[in-house]
Amino acid sequence: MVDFITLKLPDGSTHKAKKGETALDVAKVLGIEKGALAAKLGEEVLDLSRPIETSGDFQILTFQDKLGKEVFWHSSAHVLAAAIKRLFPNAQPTIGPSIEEGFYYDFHNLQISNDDFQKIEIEMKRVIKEGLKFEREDITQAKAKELFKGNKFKLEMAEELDKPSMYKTGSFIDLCCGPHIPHTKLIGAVALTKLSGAYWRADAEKEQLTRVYGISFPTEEELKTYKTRIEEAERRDHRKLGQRLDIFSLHDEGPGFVFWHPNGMIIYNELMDFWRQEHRKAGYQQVMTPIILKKQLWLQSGHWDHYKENMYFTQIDGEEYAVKPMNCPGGILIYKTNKHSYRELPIRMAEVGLDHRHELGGVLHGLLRVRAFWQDDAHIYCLPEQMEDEIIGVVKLIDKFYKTFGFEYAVELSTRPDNFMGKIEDWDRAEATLKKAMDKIKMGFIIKEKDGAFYGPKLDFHIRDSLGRTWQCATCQLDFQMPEKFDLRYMGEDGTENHRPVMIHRVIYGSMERFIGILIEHFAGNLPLWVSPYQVRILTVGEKFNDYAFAANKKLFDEGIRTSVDDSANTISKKVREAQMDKVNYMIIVGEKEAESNTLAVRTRDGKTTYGMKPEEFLKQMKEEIETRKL
RNA sequence: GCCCCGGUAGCAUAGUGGUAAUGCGUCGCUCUCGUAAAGCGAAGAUCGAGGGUUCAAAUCCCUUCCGGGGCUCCA
Repeated sequence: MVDFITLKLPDGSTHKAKKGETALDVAKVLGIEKGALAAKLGEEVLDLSRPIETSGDFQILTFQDKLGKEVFWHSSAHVLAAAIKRLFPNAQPTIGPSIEEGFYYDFHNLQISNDDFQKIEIEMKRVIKEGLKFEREDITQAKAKELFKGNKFKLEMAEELDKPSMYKTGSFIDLCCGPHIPHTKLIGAVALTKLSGAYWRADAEKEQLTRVYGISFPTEEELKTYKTRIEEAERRDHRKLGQRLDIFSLHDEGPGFVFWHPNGMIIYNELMDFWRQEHRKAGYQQVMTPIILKKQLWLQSGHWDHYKENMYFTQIDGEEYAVKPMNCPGGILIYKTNKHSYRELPIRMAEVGLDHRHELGGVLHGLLRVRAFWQDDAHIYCLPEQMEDEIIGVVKLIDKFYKTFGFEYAVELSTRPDNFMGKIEDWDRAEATLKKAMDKIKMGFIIKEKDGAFYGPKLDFHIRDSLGRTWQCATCQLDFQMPEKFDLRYMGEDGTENHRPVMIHRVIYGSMERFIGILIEHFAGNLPLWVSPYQVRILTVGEKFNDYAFAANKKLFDEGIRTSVDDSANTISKKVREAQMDKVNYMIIVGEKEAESNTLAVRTRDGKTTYGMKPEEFLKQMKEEIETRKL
């Protein structure tokens, strides 16, 4: 007698299968075996060759599915390990997972450089061509230990497993729970991408491993598309554009410290003007505090104990001072200068402050990770019952800013970490308040358990850069510690000063450096008119039209437009090319036609030209585009 | 900090033991030109820094500084 099981398919229909049939059998019956990599039954992901024993939701996974990709890339990691073992028999494989885009494999005892990539890729292709099956075998722990003796990493893993399993790909055997694609030939294209150092179990105290990164696809075309995308992303790199557009530079004389050029200052100032306007409307006051403050303050704030590694120090008159890594302690001193009544709260005290943090040399990255940066900080001191409204106000402000730039962002709510300070009830209440605020304005978020700062839970806003990396920019953090440590109080309705304000730290841009870096990449240098350093450039067809060009230039300049004239001896084509590369928003070409009719030929960055435009009309259009901050 | 790669004129690169080359940019001259690179000429580099090997070092070795790609992803 044959048992049947019921499989519920993604389209809602059901399929009756014989118990013990493999996922591949089912796929064949359904006519969906093409591109099949693995199967999903309930929550479990299976090899296609594994028999199905229970009913449940059933899905055949292809490369189009996220899980399918994971299986595909993890299998590719095995191919990489197999190839490495053939070429470097002494290398010891450790782990090789799939990652967001591609896969890696960590080896001990492997010394290679990028020059070896080609050789390894060729060997991988050989493994692929052999069409080796991924064969699973459930084994005992004893057998696992026997198989992997000599590889302390695999042994350590085997030690932790009750029911080990292994996968065989030709002569390569890996301790692995799978699942895997049926055979190597499904991998149509593979490339190695990066080489890196890593530590066993991500622990710097443990063995140094060599991490080889790769990417793979079912077809060559997909690999080509991927490579094109990477190249496009590289063209957007803010470090290259920042140089070409003369926005900033970095120098050996100050690693991690940014030198802002005039064009960079234009962007910075435009962003700050917008920021000041919006903060005034949102009820903020602005303050400014010193960069260097005595050790005592940092002891009191807790930075001395918790943040010392990242701080810079100096001595003045034999006394120890620290350069501020954050603005809060300074701002708190201002709060404490006066007594406060509950009637005054909330106090929204903003400070655009220059913070220094000594980041490790290896993590510095253009404008995105620096050692000194301007933070558009603010600290809100409020009554506990005002917390929710204040959070909503902050989140709305952040949203307004990010929408202005067209950024997509993801919000993370980080909850109480293990090393938290304060009372659990306060934490629970604060976390609940954050959630409630987010729900109230119907904004989605991801919860990151135990990822909060030691002083309070927080909301982080992440923006994705052109290379797909995400960067935290805005943040909204609740803080119960600082008010305690600095004994902040306000006079309550009850006429006593036995009341602690709640403190909210928040930034919108995050850091001006990082935000401008992301802005450049996001727009590939084609900045919206209102922040653009080169708004207009007037290109002359010939020397004869210089007077007309300079007159038009003056008119625009007097109206506050950032404009210049290219009256060089170059051809018009060359001038257009230069202006395009400088990402000038509007090129105005002036020649005989324009000079005679008192009009302008206006060319946009995407190559469209409008002839015969009246100067007043152009100016009006410009002003409107600037005022509305058009994207 | 750790692993791999790199540092040559303002910028981008070539040069792997015999004292530096090319393009862009800059400056000068010619051309006055209609929408992504006109022509000719000139100036500009002790090859990141320090030390060593050698008759001879941009090139080989050591140290150091700076830059790039990574270092969260757990069979």
